[in-house]
Amino acid sequence: MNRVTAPRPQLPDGRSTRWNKHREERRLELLRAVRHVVHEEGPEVSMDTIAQQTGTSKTVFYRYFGDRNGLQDAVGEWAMSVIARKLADAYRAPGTEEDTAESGTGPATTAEPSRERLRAMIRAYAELGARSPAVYAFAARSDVVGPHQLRPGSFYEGVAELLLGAVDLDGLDPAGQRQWAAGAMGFVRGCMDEWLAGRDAAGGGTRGEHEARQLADRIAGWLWRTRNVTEEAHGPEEHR
Amino acid sequence: MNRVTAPRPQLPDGRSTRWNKHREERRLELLRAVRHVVHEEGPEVSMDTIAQQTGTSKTVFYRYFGDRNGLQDAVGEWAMSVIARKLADAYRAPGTEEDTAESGTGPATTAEPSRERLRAMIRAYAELGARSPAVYAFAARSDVVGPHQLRPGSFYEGVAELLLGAVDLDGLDPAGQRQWAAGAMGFVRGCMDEWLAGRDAAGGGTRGEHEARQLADRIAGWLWRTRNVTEEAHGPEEHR
DNA sequence: TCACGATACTGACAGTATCATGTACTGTCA
DNA sequence: TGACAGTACATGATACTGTCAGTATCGTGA
Repeated sequence: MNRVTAPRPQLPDGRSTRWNKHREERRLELLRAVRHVVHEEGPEVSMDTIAQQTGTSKTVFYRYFGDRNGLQDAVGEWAMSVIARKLADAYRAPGTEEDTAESGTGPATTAEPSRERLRAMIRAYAELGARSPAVYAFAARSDVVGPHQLRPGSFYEGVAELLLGAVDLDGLDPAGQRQWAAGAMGFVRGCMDEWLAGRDAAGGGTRGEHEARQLADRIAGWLWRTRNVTEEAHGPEEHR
Repeated sequence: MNRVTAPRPQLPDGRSTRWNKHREERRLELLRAVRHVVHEEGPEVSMDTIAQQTGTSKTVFYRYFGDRNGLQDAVGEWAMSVIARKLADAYRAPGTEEDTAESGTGPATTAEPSRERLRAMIRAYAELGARSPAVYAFAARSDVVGPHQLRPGSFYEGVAELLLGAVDLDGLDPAGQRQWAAGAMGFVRGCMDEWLAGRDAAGGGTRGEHEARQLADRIAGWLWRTRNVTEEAHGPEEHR
């Protein structure tokens, strides 16, 4: 309908607008560079070091990201986009993952797309962490504390939201759904951190990625069991 | 015969040892004061403010705790001790919790002490967070990052270890047990953070504690389901 | 008119060094 | 036995260093 630009009183100055696409490109470029630097230097790099290693100056980063937290959040959004992409794949092809290897045994009902998506997400998450612990830590580490509480970093919140959308949690009130998502996110986080902390002696690289996958599947299995029963329905016949 | 004090080359100098008990008392006193200040000022108080509000000077804290992290860890250990105490109660009296209300009905085997302990721990944890989010955040927030990875703070590690001891996880390899504990800890953490972040409008205080209890029970229920099946044994009879 | 890059600055904060003070203990000498 | 000098340690205060996030300013260039 209204594709007119009329309601905008001052028409955009070409001297201003010409930067718009450039800005976007530049931003991505910076982000890429930051990821590289963080990967090399660890998640605690100072802004000065980032600027220096990038070959540019600190002001640029502050102009583009406002804040150190803004930068971390930006990297976090990138990470989320990676996860979201894999998730989208899982939406598209419910049981086509290459390595399931047990798909032949059970009945067709085992395919459970929701479960498949949960697993895909956690796999993506774990691969991310395995590939570059530093970048993962950098992105995840924007745990700004408010005046009194400790807010989860926006990365975690974002992933939790993805989770909320991906796994179907019918039979749970909305608050419960949010809690479950946050908890599941925390579970994954906890496992990842423990796993990352525990592999100093072990060689990283490809072998790490395989292990990450196993870890992810295990986590997904655990979390899946969590879900799918309504609430207090486990009843007395649980044992034998 | 030999009432000589000879065997001790240098007998402990009273001028040194006389401080030992004083130091301990003082440490506890400082810790108490810190908890109070943190409760008032939030988890991000500067060391200067802590010293000032405590009526003493910064150097004292550095002498006693070495580090800001040391201080946070100390508060964390205090918090852990609170949890551990409740856990010990649960060990002692398996089904004697005041509100279970179903203890009379079933056979003794329904009491599942492991599950009871899990619940007791999570309740203690949640109560802690509900009572003073700031102190909780302060204690939990000692997330030192190593050179590259992000280690979970020692508070979380400690609670995970408690969890590992409290819940029986037979049928899981040791690595898996550690992962599960870390994950469960993370689950609780995630839920707590979400819950704390989401109650700005809601009044705190006693009502908060009741809600905290409900939350804890819910979490315990979820986590319990996670456990107790060996690995891939969830099988077909899961439903009805 | 806007982005860019550089330099230099501010302010906050963790952590340290130093000093003067107080006090219970120890060994020695009267 | 008691007084006294000296010791070992905690205390609190002040002032310092170093690091780092964030800002202000300037000249350049399209």
